[in-house]
Amino acid sequence: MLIQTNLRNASSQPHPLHPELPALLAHARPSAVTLYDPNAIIYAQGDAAGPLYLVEFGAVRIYRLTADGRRQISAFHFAGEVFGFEAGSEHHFYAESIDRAGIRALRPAGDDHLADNLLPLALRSLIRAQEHLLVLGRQNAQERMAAFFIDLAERQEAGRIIDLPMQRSDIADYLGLTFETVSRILRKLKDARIIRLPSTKQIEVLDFAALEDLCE
Amino acid sequence: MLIQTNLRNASSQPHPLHPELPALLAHARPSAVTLYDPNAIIYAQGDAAGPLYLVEFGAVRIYRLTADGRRQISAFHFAGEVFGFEAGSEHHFYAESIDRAGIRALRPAGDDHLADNLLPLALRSLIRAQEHLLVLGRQNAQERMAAFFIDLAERQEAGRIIDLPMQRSDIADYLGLTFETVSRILRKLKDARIIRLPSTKQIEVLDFAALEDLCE
DNA sequence: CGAGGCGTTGATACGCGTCAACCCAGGTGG
DNA sequence: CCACCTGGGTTGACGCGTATCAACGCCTCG
Repeated sequence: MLIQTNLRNASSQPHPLHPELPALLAHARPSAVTLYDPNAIIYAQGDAAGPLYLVEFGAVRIYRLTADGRRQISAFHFAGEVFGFEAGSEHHFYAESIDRAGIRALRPAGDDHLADNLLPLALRSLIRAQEHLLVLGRQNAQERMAAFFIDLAERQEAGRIIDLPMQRSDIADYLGLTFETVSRILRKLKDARIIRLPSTKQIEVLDFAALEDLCE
Repeated sequence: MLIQTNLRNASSQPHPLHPELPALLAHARPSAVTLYDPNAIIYAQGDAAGPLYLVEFGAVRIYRLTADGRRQISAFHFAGEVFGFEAGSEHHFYAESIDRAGIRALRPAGDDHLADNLLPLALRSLIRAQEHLLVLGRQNAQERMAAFFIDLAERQEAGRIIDLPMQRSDIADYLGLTFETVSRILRKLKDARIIRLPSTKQIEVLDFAALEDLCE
């Protein structure tokens, strides 16, 4: 269920973590924000690749499936972030909303300078993916969770409280674990007084230094 | 030990797997090929990022280290491939030659159109990295090895014989395994008559279909 | 001939996956 | 307003796959 709106919030004000956004928007055709219900498909693997997507609010997961149904989430995207890069004419991944999300499609304007502003964004995604390879290839469950929280804390610019809009199985599929293991590590970090769990959708970091030590 | 030469082989003839190379070279300043001995450092993490690098011949590994010395190889690069993309001013990874390798530095020519040709390359690297995330996050040792061989076979355009210029520990650090496990899986695939091992640096694929089944 | 690096193979340990039971919150309907 | 149901989350018992540790073989090079 999609609803078109004219909201202009996240994109209208420059954001410290996303300096190239204004330039990007300047070279994109104006377009409305599309509202997605939780767990709505934004595009599917095999779909024709078209516009890029800017998250105005909410959260998105990007993932692939193996033939037998195992899922790997390659990235989460939050407000101010752009996703939907493709190398060919088809999407290689699925994109779904996690919670209620507002997303603006970015299509090149006539001047065709959109690509100039894309490269830095694509490169940041590349570095992100490559760093995540280290996590998946060489870190244990506890280190993966710690690295995940540190990453979220930086991107949310939050204080001690980190929002977890996604459910446990999403975290598991992002970190290459099972949701049971995610739950157990949360308990372990809580018992070690490194975090608190005010609710299932939030964690409070009590000891940032310990968290950073954990991811090496 | 570096030696400058004027070789112009891989880059002078168009390559089916690397269609954008000629355009790329047209917008780069002419530069000689640098010869690297095996295991030579091309750039290190923290080095200032500068040119891109085109592999003329030989093989290169790109990797990161954790604080306690664990290594994750994020990519191998062979003749005709370009590496060295960075998002900021510093390299986030190490690049080393594996065998004796010839590498050409690509620096933008005056016309400044190099960036136009970079985006497709960067996007291909991104897709590659994201697909590797699925391997590291969700596949077991045997599936990882099978996926690795399929990937190499495609990139080498070889027949049944695949070259493995890198040593066992490199394969292990690329696939998130130990070199003992790599060795054991090789033996298992050999016992299953899926591959042969004519030498430690080559495998012969006897049953491609079986190999493809293995990686799902 | 000896030394050292790489690769293979075996024995054992352990981290995480699997399977199962249970809890809890939110939603629905009587 | 309460009973029930359902889906997400937690916890426990157990097993498997891969890491770890160790021994040994082979090849190259001094």
